[in-house]
Amino acid sequence: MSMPSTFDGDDETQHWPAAGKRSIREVDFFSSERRGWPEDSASAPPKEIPAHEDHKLALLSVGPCEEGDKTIQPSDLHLSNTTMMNWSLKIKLDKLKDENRKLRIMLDWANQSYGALQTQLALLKQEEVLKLENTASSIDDDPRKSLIAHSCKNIRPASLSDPETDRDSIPIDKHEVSVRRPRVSIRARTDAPMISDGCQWRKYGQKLAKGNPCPRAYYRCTMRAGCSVRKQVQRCPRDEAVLVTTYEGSHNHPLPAAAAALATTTSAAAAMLVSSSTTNPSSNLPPPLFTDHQQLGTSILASYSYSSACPTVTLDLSRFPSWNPPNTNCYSMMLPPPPVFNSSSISHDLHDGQFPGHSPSTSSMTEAVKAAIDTDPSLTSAALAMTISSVLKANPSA
DNA sequence: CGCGTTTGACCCGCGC
DNA sequence: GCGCGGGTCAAACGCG
Repeated sequence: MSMPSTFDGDDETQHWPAAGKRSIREVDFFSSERRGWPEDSASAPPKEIPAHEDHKLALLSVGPCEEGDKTIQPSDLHLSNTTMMNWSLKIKLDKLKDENRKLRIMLDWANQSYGALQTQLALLKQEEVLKLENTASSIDDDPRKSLIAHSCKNIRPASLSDPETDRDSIPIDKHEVSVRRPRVSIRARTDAPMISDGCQWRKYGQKLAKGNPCPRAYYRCTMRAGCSVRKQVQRCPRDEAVLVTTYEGSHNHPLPAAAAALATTTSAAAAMLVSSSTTNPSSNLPPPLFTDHQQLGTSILASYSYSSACPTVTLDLSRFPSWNPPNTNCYSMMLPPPPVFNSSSISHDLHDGQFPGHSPSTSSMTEAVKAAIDTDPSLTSAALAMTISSVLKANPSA
């Protein structure tokens, strides 16, 4: 990708402030900082216009106007002078319009470049995910390699240790046991007891969680023995029409064809969330609450939350109207979109920067979101692909 | 009879 | 140390 020659070399750093300030530069069109135009720049302000004057386009003003150091009174003006002045002002206005147009072009170019970079980032993420999936599937047959891969790729919670493998496992760094594995949570409006995600699940427990009259069901993936993926299904206590499905763990088997085919869509959605959270690195604020995934032809409320030492990426699909997926489930939506950062944990934990293994910094949240996606590509692919795809199919214009 | 679900007991981490 | 609550286990049960 090449830059316009105007921005090459030092000029670029001089006239393009840090990424976080570009919008300010754009808005502050008449700022006095604009003194730094390059001499050879085609978009530089005309030299005959005093630098302080080009802001004062009070063209409709009938009061005294200044030109240089001389104040011209209305009584001094003859018709010819008025004509000359109008003509001069018109030239100035035209030049400013031209300048404005060039700046718009520059801005458009910057926006396009930014969009292209975002797309590239999403694609790179996608490739990375597929690589990790291939690596994981190639070492599944060797428990020891699998264990090593797990220790490198995932951080396993002690509570989710697989007794089948852990019995023979080599002791791993204790730090890993204390940190919880990232989760992916999906909110969907449905009457069905469970969303169809293309995988086979076996229920192994049910429990009444405190503060929620609806029981929480625990499922384990049964597509392959030893698969560590589990999911929790629970109705939202504030709106029982909303089904909250939380996935945790990574599959040790190839995904169902349908889910695998749609994995890229999911990955892209996840990558978009990551990229959206990285666009403002200097901010202390959480990433945007609302991520408009126009490239996917839809709007997905993607968010990140962090509670009980467990980072969670949430995709809120309950905003879609009339979702009727192709399978057995019947989804009927709509309600006011629920708060994304719905728990106090997001404001408390994130602002406190309490992320294990990370120093309290603004990047910890971004890193956590990345970790949630990077460490569990199969999770995001398998668990979300079917769901998101169903939405996209049912709502092509959503 | 095999498989999946139910459900009470148990384990474990965390906060006080 | 204790209590609470989330998560898991496993025996009992139901269904095809």
